[in-house]
Amino acid sequence: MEQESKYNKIIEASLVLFADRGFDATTIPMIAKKANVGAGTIYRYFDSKEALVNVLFQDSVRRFTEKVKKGYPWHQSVRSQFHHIFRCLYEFSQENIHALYFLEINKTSHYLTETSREVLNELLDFVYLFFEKGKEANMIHPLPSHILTAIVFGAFVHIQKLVKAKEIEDPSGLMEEIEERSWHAVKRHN
Amino acid sequence: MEQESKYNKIIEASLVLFADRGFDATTIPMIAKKANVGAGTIYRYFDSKEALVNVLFQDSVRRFTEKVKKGYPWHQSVRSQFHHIFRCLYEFSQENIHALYFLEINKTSHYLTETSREVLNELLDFVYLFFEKGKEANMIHPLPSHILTAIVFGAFVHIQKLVKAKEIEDPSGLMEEIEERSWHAVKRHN
Amino acid sequence: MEQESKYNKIIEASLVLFADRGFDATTIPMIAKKANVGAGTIYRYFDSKEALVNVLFQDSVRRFTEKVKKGYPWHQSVRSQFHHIFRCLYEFSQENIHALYFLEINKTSHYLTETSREVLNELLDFVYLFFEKGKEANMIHPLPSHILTAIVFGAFVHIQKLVKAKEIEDPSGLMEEIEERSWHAVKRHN
Amino acid sequence: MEQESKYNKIIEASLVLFADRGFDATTIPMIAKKANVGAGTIYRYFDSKEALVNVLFQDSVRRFTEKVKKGYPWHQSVRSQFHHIFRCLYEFSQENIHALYFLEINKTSHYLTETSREVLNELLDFVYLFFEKGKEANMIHPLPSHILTAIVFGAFVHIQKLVKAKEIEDPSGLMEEIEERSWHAVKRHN
DNA sequence: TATGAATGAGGCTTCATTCAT
DNA sequence: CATGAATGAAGCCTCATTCAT
Repeated sequence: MEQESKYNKIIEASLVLFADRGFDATTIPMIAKKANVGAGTIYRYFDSKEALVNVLFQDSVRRFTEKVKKGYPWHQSVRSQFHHIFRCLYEFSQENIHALYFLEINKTSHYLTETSREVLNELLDFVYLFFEKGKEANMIHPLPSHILTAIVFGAFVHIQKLVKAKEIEDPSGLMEEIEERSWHAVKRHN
Repeated sequence: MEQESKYNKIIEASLVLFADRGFDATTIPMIAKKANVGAGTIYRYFDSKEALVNVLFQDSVRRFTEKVKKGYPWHQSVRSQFHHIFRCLYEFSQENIHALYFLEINKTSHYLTETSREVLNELLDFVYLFFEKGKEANMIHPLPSHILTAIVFGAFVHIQKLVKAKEIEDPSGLMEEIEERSWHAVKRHN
Repeated sequence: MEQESKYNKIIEASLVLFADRGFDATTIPMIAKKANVGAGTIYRYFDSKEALVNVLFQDSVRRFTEKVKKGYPWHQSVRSQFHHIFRCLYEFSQENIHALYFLEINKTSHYLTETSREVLNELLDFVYLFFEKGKEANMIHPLPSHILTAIVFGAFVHIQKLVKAKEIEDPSGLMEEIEERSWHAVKRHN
Repeated sequence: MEQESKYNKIIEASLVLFADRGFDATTIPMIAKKANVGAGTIYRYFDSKEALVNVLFQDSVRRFTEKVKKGYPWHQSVRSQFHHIFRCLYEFSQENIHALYFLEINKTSHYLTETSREVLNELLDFVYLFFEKGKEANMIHPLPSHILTAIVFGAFVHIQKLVKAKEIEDPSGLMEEIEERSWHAVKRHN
């Protein structure tokens, strides 16, 4: 009968709500209603609201991490590697624009568990490594990798937030240009 | 005795708390305790928690808007104007790192009033105007101004968020470089 | 395969749990888990949690009543009859220490049905009768039979509660002495 | 206006309810309603339902302990000392029949804190000491003091429970006789 | 003006019970 | 027969807000 499992309905509903309103402004009854399940049902799948948000967070971050690592052009140019990362960012945001919210969440969010922080670190470490190598190759501007990462991710996520809020139209057609802007921000200008 | 007015103590306490924990995770008793006032006192100055956060938001945004408009180098180069805006952003974040939180808040935050949105728009319109003129002068890359603004603000705010979370050390000494990175992101590379 | 009927497994599991934690702190999922049956299965045998506890109560009390009535030494001395009753109390507590819980339950427990109260009354009436006759025979102290019953049962059940809680060691070896103490409490001391 | 403090109203209402229904069957809304206060008010005075029941428990037990220790006839006969203890038990039950419930609570009740257990132990130790000395003086039957205590307290509390449940009429006029029965239960019959 | 005690709506969570398989 | 997924009523507790002092 039901095409979709209750689990998935809960995941999807809460993803949208957490992304739209944040953790604290999203209530279990809201999620239950949007997912078309009883409030109690949520607790058959997740120990608590906090556990739910952490599952969502880790799933999102892990999915993105895998996406970036898979098919990473280890032996191509720094620019190609940057393109790969940026492309993944974009594709990820297209596949699930709500999950992007979780890439923006601060590691110190009061509801994230230690495991969640570690999962995020694994992603960030990968990106830091890209920047480190890029700097060694004199292709990337010599700023701390944390900052370079913040510039690229901060800009991208901010744009997508506006898209989701419908304050700007879908910039898909401009993505190559946006990537180029980001590249200019971090590349080394002789 | 008391050097500081109750009003100011409330403003300051709530600024810190909202910035640290967000609107929904900040409670009136928390604010009252941090401000060393009774919970009821807050309601002598603000109609509601929502009213308080909107006052804070509007104050912050207006202060920033004024800062940008005052001393704006209308007749200098696009690069100089960009420097002015970026400098204001930095100085504003230094004067009150907590208020920066409000520049990042999405216009669609569930607790912002119409007035708050308008106040934010006034700021954004000014920045948009800068980008529009810059594009006319062929100094700025021809992307929609919303997006250019998102790139610069998104990157900057993301960096400052990490600073506040103590995930990166104070990048004050690197601010000129960071400005240059942002400029490279939006300038026209012919 | 299964040696024991589901019904019995439910009965035994709930007996232990109700005795250990009381009615209100015992949940159906707990019982299901301890009995190794599905939660729904419990409802195939009992209409409700309340029905279950009442079956348990009535079973326990009836078993005890039968035990006392069977082999009751109608034509022997009052002391012998007291011995019989006390012996039954002890044996009953040994056979199933958990069921003793139900002898202690107040008739006014909020979950007992009218039938349960009647079943308990049948037991109490029998004991009252013993005391009435004992008083007629000038062997029992002239206090209301309710009170005499309360003294003997109250003392015994309290001891067994401590045993179950492991606050005192098994007093089986002392049972004759304890019986003698109880007898001294109710006998007529000319 | 209000003759009685909210605190006292909560204490009294919960005392009655816990005594009547037990901890688990007593709800915070029930207490609030009986005490004529808002549910939230209870949490201004007590951290949790568990904290409330422990305050009640400790207060009751301490009050009883003090009552027994105050005016204890250290230099009189064992019988006089027993009379004092029993008298205290009776007077305590008269002053607050509901509090008696807490003397009956098992030390292993799932909601009692360590402190509560210690407070109860202090009372029990005192009573044990009485029995120990009584046995040394050959006035008390040589059974473990825990058991002797259980006999006296078990019997008395069981009687009072029936009184409260209105299953037997007030036995105040019979208290001397009941005391004598208890004494006979524990005295040494050479 | 300032307070904080009081409140009840509403949040998170549990659990007795039902029902489709 | 047996199960356990599903549910919503209800329990504990928090907190924005009010109001008597």
